[in-house]
Amino acid sequence: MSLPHPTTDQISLPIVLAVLGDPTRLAIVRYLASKEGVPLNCSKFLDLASKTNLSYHLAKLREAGVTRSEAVGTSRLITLRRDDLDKRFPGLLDSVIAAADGDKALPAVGVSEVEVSA
Amino acid sequence: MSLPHPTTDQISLPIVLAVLGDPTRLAIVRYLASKEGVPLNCSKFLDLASKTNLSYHLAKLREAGVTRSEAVGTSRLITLRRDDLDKRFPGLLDSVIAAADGDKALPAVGVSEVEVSA
DNA sequence: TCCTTAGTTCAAAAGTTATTGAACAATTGG
DNA sequence: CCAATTGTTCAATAACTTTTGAACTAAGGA
Repeated sequence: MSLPHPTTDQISLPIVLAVLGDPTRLAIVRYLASKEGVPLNCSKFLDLASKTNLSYHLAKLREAGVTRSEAVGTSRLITLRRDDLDKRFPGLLDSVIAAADGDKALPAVGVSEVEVSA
Repeated sequence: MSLPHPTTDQISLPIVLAVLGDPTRLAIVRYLASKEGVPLNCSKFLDLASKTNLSYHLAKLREAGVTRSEAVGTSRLITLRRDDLDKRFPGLLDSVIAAADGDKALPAVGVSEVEVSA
């Protein structure tokens, strides 16, 4: 349960592109980007895939260097590795997210929102 | 032998990303981008894959809307659909190509160059 | 016409990725 | 301690993707 992440310079372009080429993973990344800075746990993505399947896709994102997963209690807190991606591939993440937002064939990002604020 | 191409607005982001996520296809696109405006025939890519395999990868690129293939005599002239890609996904192609150029793990673009000028 | 060149198609094999359910940890609240 | 919550792992299967060689088509030149 070591949750290995590649270092910044180990991040590979073809792997990142292939990983983002899956609609489920692209949706996860878009959602993370829309909540930037807020670490999310896996349950936020349960409308995108089954629990088991999510585990698989989140591992792919982590192994590709797109996300970071931190174990906190019984949860995994997931964040976008924006700094690392921007350093390694300037502009790439932004143009992918903008492209996704502009692609009418993709479902709108931002799942059902209920913030616990009390 | 109709060589179908998607229209600009049929180009799908996940499909483009998945198609560019293959190292052989990424190399083809980089080479096309380095020769922008010059239509190339398939033989230019024979150092990247076998003839049959190239046919497969070039079809994938065409079907995704990344390239255009025109039949001219016994050749196919291949061009990058830069205008369409830029229109549909602004900045994406440029950041992918820049990212590829900056990825030391990828082979340098630009295969053996001998221009027939006489 | 015959030959070469350029590329495609087909079917098979190999390899990879995605999806599933059942069983398993680990943490936390009662 | 017990139960619930959160997520992982495993093995199986399904579904794709890539690669290959042999056979093919189509155009162009001698």
